Amino acid sequence: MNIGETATASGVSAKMIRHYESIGLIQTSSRTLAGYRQYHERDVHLLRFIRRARDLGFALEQIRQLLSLWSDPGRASADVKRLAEAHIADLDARIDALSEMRATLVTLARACHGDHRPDCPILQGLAEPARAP
Amino acid sequence: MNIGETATASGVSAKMIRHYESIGLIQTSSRTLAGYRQYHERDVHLLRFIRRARDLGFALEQIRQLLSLWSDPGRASADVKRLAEAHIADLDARIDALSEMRATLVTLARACHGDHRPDCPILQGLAEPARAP
DNA sequence: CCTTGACCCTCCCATGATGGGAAGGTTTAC
DNA sequence: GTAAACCTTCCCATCATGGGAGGGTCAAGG
Repeated sequence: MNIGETATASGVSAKMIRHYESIGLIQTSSRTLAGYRQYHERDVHLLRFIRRARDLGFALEQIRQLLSLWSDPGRASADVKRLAEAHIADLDARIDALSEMRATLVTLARACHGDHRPDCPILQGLAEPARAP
Repeated sequence: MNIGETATASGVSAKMIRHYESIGLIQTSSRTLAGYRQYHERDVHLLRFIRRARDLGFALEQIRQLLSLWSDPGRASADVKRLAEAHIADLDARIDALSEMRATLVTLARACHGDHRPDCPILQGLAEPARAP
């Protein structure tokens, strides 16, 4: 199985497969005489795992830990859960930060006429010190 | 006013002030004979504007447009509002994406015992195809 | 006058995850 | 035998930000 087919089957681009190999997230594959990387079904599984973890917003360093737990039959599920919960906390923080931006912006936008006149509370809000909460 | 004082007063680091100058977001400042950048109160205002827009999550290219509207006395507030609303939509998309990740992860984490045993629905969820919604 | 410390300058490099593209080799199908 | 569709490595770009090297400047105190 060449890298292109593997990419299609796993949902991870060929570029990224090579990159993951270069940073040691996946092992170096075997090669044909011509130097083509060769993959097997189990590599597709692994890449799909990575792909799904990425889709859930895990960073590659966390995925490295997840992979190590995944391949360890003696793991404690508590370790996995701890990783997941830390990531949930991280997502919460990002969601909160974005929500706060959104709320401020909505407040400003609501106050703006949005017509041909130049008066604009949005620009004023950006130009003046933020009011105390 | 040297760059360090300007940085402190505006909340934009000296590094970033130089960077904003290099990409043309702010005009090149005057210099002393020794080559030191010189700033004035109005530059601090400008940088504070940029800082606040960044805090609201605007990208530098959008801030470029905001600055151009800010400095245009003949602007229409509708143009500002359009920028703001586009950005709100962008924030919404990002919040939604993160919330979806969070929801999936919370579901998986809830099903996980989190003890010494290796069975872990989180790892299973990552290893198996996502179920249809 | 000279030193010291706190500034400032430019230039290069790094982040994280991903993609684009060049230059060149391989395989496959017609 | 040739063209298309692969593959390889290597370099560069994104976006906003910071770190640090190597070197110049300025002000205060001895």
